[in-house]
Amino acid sequence: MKNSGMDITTLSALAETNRMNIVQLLRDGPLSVGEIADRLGLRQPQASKHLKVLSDSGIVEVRIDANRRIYTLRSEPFQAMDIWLQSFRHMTEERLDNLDHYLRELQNKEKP
Amino acid sequence: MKNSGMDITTLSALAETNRMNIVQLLRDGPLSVGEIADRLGLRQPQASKHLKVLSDSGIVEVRIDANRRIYTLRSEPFQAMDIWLQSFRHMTEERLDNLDHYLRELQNKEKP
DNA sequence: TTATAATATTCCTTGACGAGAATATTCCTT
DNA sequence: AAGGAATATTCTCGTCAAGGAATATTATAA
Repeated sequence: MKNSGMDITTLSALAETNRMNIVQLLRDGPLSVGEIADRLGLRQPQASKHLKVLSDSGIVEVRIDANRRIYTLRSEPFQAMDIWLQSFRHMTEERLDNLDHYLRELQNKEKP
Repeated sequence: MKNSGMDITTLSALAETNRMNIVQLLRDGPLSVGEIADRLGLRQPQASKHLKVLSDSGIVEVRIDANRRIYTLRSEPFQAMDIWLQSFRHMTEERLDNLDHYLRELQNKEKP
C-alpha cells in the first residue's frame, strides 16, 4: 500500500490525535489491540478502526499471534517523511539567497 | 500560533493536496496569492482560504506589499517535524532490540 | 463442539471541511 | 474622489471522517 516518497495519506493518517497517540505508543515496541485500547483509554472498536487507517496508509503492520493482532510501526513512512523534509532544510540557512527573492519580487511588480 | 514541538495542526494543514502543493511551491521562495493561484490552477478565493489555514498553523507567514500579500514558508514547523522524526530513527536499525519485543509479548501472553 | 476472549465490521448520527459563487475589503492609480 | 486590482470573507451545499452502539468474525480453551 506504499511505494516510496511522501504520501499525503501518511500525513492525514497521522493528523488525528488518537492515531498520533497510537504511533507514539508503538515507538516503544509492538502492542496488541487490547493493550493499545487500554493504555489510551479507547474502546476496542475505535482502536481497531484507527489501526486500520494506520495500516492502510502503511504506517503500521500487523502480525497475527493466536487470538491477538500485534501491531508494529513500519519505518518506511518515517524515512520518507525524513527525506521529504530534507528539501526544506535550506530554510534554516536564513535567507542567504536573498537575491533570488529580490529578483522574484521585481518580476511580480513589473507584471501589470 | 506555534510554540515548539510537533503540533497536529501542522500535519492536518499539510494533509491536503492543494496546501501541500502550495508548500512545495513556496520552497523556491515567497509568492503572492495571485501567483500561487495561477501556478496551481486555483481560484483566488480557494488560494486565500488554503493560505489562511497554512498561516493559522504557522506553516506560512505573510508580508504585506502594497496590494499584494507575499506568503513565505516558515522554517519552525519543519524543524519541529524533523526533531519529532528523530524519535523514530532507531527503527532503521531493524530490530537489534528484539529481546525487548520478545519479553513484551511474553508478558502479554501471561496476562490472563 | 461449545463457550469465551480478542478483534473486526456495520449502521447511524453528527460535525468538520472543501469547492463554488457572490460579495466585502483594502490599497493603488489617475 | 473614483475606478480598478488584489485579496479576504461569507454563505450554501455536498462529502467524508469520527464516535457510539451493536453485531459479526476468528481463534483459543475446556
